[in-house]
Amino acid sequence: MSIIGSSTLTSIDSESAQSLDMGMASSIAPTFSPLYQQIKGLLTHSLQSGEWKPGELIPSEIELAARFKVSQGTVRKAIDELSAENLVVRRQGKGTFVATHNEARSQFRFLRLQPDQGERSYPENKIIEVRRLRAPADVARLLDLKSGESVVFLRRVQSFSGVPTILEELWLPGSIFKGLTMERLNAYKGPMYALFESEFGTHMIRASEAIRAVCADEVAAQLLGIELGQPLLSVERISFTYGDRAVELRRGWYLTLAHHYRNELS
Amino acid sequence: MSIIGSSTLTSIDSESAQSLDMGMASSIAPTFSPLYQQIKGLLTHSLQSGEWKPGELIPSEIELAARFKVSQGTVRKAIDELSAENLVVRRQGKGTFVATHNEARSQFRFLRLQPDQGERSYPENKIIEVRRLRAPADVARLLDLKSGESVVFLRRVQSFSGVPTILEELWLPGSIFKGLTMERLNAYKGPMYALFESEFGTHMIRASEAIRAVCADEVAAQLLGIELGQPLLSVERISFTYGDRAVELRRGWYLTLAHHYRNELS
DNA sequence: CAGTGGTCTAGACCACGCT
DNA sequence: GCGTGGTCTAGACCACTGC
Repeated sequence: MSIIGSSTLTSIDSESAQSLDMGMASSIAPTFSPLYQQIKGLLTHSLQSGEWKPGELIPSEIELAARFKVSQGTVRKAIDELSAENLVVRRQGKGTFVATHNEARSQFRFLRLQPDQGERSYPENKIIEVRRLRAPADVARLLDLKSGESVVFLRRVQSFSGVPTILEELWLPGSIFKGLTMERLNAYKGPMYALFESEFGTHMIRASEAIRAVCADEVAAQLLGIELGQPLLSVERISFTYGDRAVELRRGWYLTLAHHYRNELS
Repeated sequence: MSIIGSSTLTSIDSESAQSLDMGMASSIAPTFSPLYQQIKGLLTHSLQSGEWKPGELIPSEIELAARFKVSQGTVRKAIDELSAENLVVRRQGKGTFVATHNEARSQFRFLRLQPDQGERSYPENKIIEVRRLRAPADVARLLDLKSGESVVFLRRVQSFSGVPTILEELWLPGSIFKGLTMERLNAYKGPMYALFESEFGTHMIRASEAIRAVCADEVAAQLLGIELGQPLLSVERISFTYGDRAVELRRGWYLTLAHHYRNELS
């Protein structure tokens, strides 16, 4: 059964359309999907469209249940999944909020490098370079752009306790990140994703990384203050916003003499 | 309400040592925990004790509900969490099974290295060395052993399409891995964790890795067929079985010329 | 106090896998 | 056909938050 335009819950109807996943009436496969998945899709759509912004309170389970004409339990299951995917945050007694990077809780979600000894801390941030370029072929492909489209290129160095440790190059779609200047970036403390979210309305929800060991080239050696050829952790990341849309390509080189990349396998 | 002492319930497992978790009648700090969490604890205990072994079918939700005198929904929520933690696998129409490493599904759960291009495949495995030693201090500390206790030391090389790519050294508690010989290891195809589970009754449920970039030392260079000083991905892993007991220390050196370590951040 | 999410129940029906 | 897990409902009460 579909929640779209249907009030009665028929049972024989296994041929129901779910018209939200791809947006319009793509139709081809009936592809039955449970009610709570359809609800989840509607909620995701509201997040994606900006109807509810990061940090905001979304309607209560009871209200959503009334709005969609389903039971509270069904809405609950939909929200449970969104919560498991870090799209929303539940707070007992208060409500359910749209996830945001402007929180202590998520400070380290996308920063996996940590000191071998001692407490985790957030590194100082120094922007080296900001430029607008035409997307090289490889960047365009990874960001789903046409080759030659406008992109923002950004280079920065991050330091722990004054020791340069991370060199990063970022490529961002120019159409989204208009007016990104070195001043705005250097003025910002904390995760860059928080800035992207606040200033450019782009909330990152997940990322995929490819990690390798490489030798420091001249640029890296100079900026990190090490010798040419020293081993560095190469981390290539593609980040996605709502709807699995790639909106950032990031290439990092991590100095792992006193730090390591921590990964929990489960 | 607590399921402990609520009634006679069940029979054999009244020994279920979980009673330390809460004290109903005991005044000050009851430390209330939800029913489904208590159920989850009991189920985990059955897994840990070996009452249900990897690959086996556990009792149905209805039977467990009757046994614990709770509703099916409560058992369901407990099992949902175990399923999310990969301790059990649900199969509609068949039942719920104890998770096992002897499955195609979990082949790559603990093998994050994959080719830059082409399909993932499982590497060939060559055991170089197996020895029984007394645990060095650092190993003992990480495995929660006393310094000098018996450990099994193991060195192997894994190759993709004939190209040596992974060098690994493993440290295992001698008390658990008795009779681990090079023959048994070389005879085994597939993940080592499947062998550990089948032959030694030790099922790994999670692991924690620290990743760095290092230079190849003489041993690594020789075994991987590369030059001294070439960059390698250093991966130090501690693996845990039920009850968060550390039972493996693994140090790996990965050649990342045609492969990369893949990590999904979410 | 009212409103929120969190837990628990009982019962119904569905989709699936097997026999 | 039967038993399994999967979905959905309606209603109850609890725990937490803030007014």
